[in-house]
Amino acid sequence: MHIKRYTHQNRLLLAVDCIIFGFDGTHLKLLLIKRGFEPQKGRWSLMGGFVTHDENPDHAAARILKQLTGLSDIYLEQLYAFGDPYRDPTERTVSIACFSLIDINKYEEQISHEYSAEWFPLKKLPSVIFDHKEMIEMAKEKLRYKAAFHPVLFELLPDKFTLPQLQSLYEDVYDAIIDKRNFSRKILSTGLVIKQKDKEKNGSKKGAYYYKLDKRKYQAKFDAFLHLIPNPNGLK
Amino acid sequence: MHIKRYTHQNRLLLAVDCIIFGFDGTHLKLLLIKRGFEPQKGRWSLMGGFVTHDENPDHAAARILKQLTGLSDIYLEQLYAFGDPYRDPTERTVSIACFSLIDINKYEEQISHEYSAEWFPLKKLPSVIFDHKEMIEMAKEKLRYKAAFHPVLFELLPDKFTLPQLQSLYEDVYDAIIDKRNFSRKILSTGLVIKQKDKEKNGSKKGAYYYKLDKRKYQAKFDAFLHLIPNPNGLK
DNA sequence: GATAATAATTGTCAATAATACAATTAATCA
DNA sequence: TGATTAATTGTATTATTGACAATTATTATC
Repeated sequence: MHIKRYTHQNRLLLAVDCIIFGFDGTHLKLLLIKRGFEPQKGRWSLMGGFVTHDENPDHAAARILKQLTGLSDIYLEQLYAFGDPYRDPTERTVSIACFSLIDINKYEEQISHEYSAEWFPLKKLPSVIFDHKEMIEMAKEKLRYKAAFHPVLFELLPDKFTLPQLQSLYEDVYDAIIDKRNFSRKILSTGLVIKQKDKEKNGSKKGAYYYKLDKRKYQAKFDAFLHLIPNPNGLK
Repeated sequence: MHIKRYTHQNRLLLAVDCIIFGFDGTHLKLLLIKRGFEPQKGRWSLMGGFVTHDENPDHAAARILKQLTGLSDIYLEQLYAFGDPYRDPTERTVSIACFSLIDINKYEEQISHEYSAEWFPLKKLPSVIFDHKEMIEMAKEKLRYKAAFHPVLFELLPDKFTLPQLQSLYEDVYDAIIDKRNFSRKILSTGLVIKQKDKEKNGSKKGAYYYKLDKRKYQAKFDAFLHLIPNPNGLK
């Protein structure tokens, strides 16, 4: 006899929720949506959705991200499966929190309007549904952890960026002031960025040279340990 | 009208599979069981089980670990949710791989016999069912990553251990030869270990002093970056 | 009881990386 | 032309890492 199903087991809903980070040049932000259905309709929420029968959780997260932002090939990473029995009062739902980093300039505002999506600075987040606050906290921590050793923050920047912009990003992520000289030395020593001939002229009178990410080296060095932030926890 | 369930959504089975590491003094090992039910009955497998209606995935993993080893308060960490639609041919099942580290001397052999469990050195693993090979590979990588910065490998050792034992463990995990002098300097400088008055006398004529983990400092420093292995990827 | 054998313990020096700190430069505006 | 603003660049000090070998404690052997 061939067994077709596991009997006497509990089936449940599996969802993914996306913690979507963006950087506006000054502050790290999170993209939240206004929930369009019950329960908790009208409250702020992470963008999420259910895992369907023909996709794995990573695919589901990518699909949902595309739904909201119009973007494909986004940096996406599984964070943690949240599954307290009553986290969603409607029905038992386990949700895999995924964190993603996007270039805030590229996403399609049009689409995100349909979801009443808004960017919130991390320090001014509204109250969110269910255990989404916990998910966000974990994602922040993970980002700080990851960015200390891997050049993942470049995912948040446009194709062309300046060193002061990059530094602002690091300073905002770590809530710290970083020495300009030491920072640029460290970044340049990674060999990850290529200096451009043109300058960005809005921020200052002198203007700052643009840089581009060397995508070849980025791929190659992503998993190496760059020690971009020597002691992330010691900072304040 | 109050909505009681999410309609038109696909419900599925959620499982956890445990990658259980142990250290026998020489080699890092994995605890596998002989699968007791169809499909793939009789083949080697990670210890796993379904997440029940009244527990979250972490609880499920702890429960399953206790089932097999008799141990509570084990180091456990979610790794990744494996969810390709046909990974289990019987029925759609998403499985959260969890990795755990236990003191190989403490687990209860009695209980594990019921599951026909056996310890396998990482380099001599048998073929395993489904995507368990992939889970194991990811767990190995995660362990190497984590242990490079956090003193997590102590979870694998008995209460009393010697520096040469500790070094063997690191050498096996990183498949590398580490300089004794530099290693002990680094370990002692963390302040995590307390020298005992007695010696272990089996391994050598001179005998090696026992050390114990300073659990207070271990708790406090676990999340700090200790740089125990300066450049884990550069090793060979 | 002296000697050989085994593995643990300990120290130094050179190279590298991290940190602290300030003067110069390029462009704009008054 | 001079003042202002922010970008760019350099050096000295300290801490950490990495390479390398001699000494010590004990047991086994002659």
